[in-house]
Amino acid sequence: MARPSKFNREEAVEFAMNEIWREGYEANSVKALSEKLGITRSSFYNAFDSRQALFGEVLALYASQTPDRALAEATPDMSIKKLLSDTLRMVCKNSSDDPQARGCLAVNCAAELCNTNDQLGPLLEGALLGSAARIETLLDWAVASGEIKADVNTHALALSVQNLIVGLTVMSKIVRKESDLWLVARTTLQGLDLLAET
Amino acid sequence: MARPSKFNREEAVEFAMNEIWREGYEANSVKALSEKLGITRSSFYNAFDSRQALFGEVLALYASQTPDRALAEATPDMSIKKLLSDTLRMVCKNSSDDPQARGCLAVNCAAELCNTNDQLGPLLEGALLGSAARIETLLDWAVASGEIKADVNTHALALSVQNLIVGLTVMSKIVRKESDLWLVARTTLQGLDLLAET
DNA sequence: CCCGTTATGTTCATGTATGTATAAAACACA
DNA sequence: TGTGTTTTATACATACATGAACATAACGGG
Repeated sequence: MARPSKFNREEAVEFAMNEIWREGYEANSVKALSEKLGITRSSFYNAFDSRQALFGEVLALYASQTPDRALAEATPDMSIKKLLSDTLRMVCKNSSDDPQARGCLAVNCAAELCNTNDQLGPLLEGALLGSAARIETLLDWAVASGEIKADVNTHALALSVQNLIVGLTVMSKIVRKESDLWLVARTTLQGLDLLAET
Repeated sequence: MARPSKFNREEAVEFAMNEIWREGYEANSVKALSEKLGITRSSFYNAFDSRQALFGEVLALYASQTPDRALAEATPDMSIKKLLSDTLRMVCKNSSDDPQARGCLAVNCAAELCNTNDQLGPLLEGALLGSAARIETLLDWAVASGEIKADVNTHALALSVQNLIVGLTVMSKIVRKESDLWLVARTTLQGLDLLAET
């Protein structure tokens, strides 16, 4: 019963994700998004309570398909070096494969919103800090399994890897060759003694 | 002759720099900037031909006082490792000293504008690529002087250092402790064999 | 002391942005 | 075929944003 929606909500979230990914959060007003989606603002507000609420869904969708999702799904028995190397290689590949050179949605929006948006700033902050914490856990597993020497500072290493990823996603906007991006990742990982030869 | 300006142009550029640094480019409309400066839009347009033109001045001012200005002023006889280490330490210190956690104006705006602004995107792109090229020159000097082994790939190393800097400026928005930032810089530099003990 | 010059103030036109309020439309079921 | 429910459409109010046009104000030299 009731009138059917003329647009697909899931597709709309995905579309919004891509637009926000490319142009940022503030550039995508409700009016702009609605027009791009071919719906009225009425329908927008009806489907999503607010622009911030939509962003929450966008971020969740993005997180579910980003290359470092693999880090969240890892288990203690895996080779952590290989996992990190493979993930970084994928980050390089995905970034350079994007003809729009959008970098990472989360990093973009963190840079944009951390200082200005009281709601979304902390949300993005938490996402990036959570990623670093996750990497530290992985490295601790690697120490426990003997893959990494016991005397390394996994906190320092984890932050360095997170920094490498964040840097790469920004650099990918101006360094367009996958080989150059991978050169950065490979060189830095090797320096951190985290590179696994394939 | 002629009516004197009621505001100081230089101070206005510096003020605009700080506002753009904090909130980004698009968030600072001509109206917003004019009101913050206490002048009318008339005066704004009179003093600065356009918002983009003002941004050009802002970027130049920023570049003149950013810590990696030291890299641009270096000479071939200096210790490059020490120069890089000191510069990175300064990046960490400055970033964590900023109570507003604004990161780097150029990186912020590159992330914001590279994909959307046909004028300023390339400008910022050039600034970051120029920095990487500059670092490569420094590393080539270091190879020539024997400070760095001749078999290293200075291109890979330069991009990695640039990536480290870019990453740090973004990470500094969410990692607020100078010790953690320096841990990242120190760990990564050491891995690249570019750390100079002080 | 008038006048050219430049800064500033004011107004106009046009478009964007947000949120709400109210009306109309489209469906399913009784 | 109503009738309730939900989506969609229209309209309204308020504020922001840009850029140009025109008028006014303040200065110093002739």
